[in-house]
Amino acid sequence: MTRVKQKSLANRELLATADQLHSAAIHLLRRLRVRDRESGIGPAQLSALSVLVFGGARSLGELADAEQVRPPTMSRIVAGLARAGLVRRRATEDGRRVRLEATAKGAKILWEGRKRRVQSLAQALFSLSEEDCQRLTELSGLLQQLLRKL
Amino acid sequence: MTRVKQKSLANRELLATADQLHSAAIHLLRRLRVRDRESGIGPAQLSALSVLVFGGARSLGELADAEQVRPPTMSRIVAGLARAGLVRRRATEDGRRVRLEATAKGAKILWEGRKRRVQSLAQALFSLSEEDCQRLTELSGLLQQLLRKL
DNA sequence: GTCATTTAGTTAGCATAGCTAACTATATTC
DNA sequence: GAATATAGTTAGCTATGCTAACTAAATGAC
Repeated sequence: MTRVKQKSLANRELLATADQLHSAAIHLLRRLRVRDRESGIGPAQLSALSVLVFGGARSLGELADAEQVRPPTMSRIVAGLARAGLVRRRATEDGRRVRLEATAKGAKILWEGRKRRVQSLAQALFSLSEEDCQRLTELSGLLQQLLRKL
Repeated sequence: MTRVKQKSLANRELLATADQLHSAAIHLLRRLRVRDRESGIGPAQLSALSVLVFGGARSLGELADAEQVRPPTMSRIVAGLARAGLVRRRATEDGRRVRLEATAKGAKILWEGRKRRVQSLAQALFSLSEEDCQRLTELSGLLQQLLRKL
């Protein structure tokens, strides 16, 4: 019971933190989105491509799950990527499934786009104090942990 | 010169941190987006409405700037919000400008949606250790600082 | 073995959101 | 008062999200 009371006291702060993280995530991506336009490829395509490049080849359904999107949506995203020559469809033993893999061109485009985005961010990081910067580096791993719980 | 050399050495780590933050932001929002659908209002409308509710009334152009979106895009977003009775257009002394303000209904919907999203996040935070939780709070403060530089 | 069911993807059709170009209406300037 | 500048809107394109309905392949019941 004490436990419950403690938690309920901490709750207010938790909500504030959650709110702050949420807002930070929104604004972070909104600023970076600008750089993405330079790649000439839409955000959903870019994100799906990044799963294939960094996470390796997989089926359409798996990709849809990874991107938290319905199969028809992913089907069209992949169609666009394939049309642009950034992704290849390969047959598997299971005739229903397709194996999606990034092409060399796809990987190249993704790396370039990622570099642009991350450079903007790194530049901002750079302007922080040495101390804050280190702290941010240490703490950014925590976000990954949080995501696994979500 | 030494300074430059030091920075260049730290650069690799900065890029990794930036990359991690970027990826975390994407996935965080993607998970939370699911909860947003319950509000029955699109993400762009929700976000614009939040500026008006939390940031106060302003013109369409200012709202477009805040949302990093072109005026025609914001014009349509606002049209949708107005149609749903969540936002009101008011005339100003300058006949060209409109003053946009959230209605009571708009504020209510926004609070409910925000609560849902933030609750999901807070729930995940809750399952972390007390210590990590505090670190995350610290992190979110640092992120606010970072955003101001971006 | 064949027929029903399940599973993987696609197609069709609708809504939201992003853009540029072109328009309207009001202010400002000379 | 006419030219220019500024604020929004309208029109029309693309990209992305969804559900419903379809095709094709695998699995299972018998």
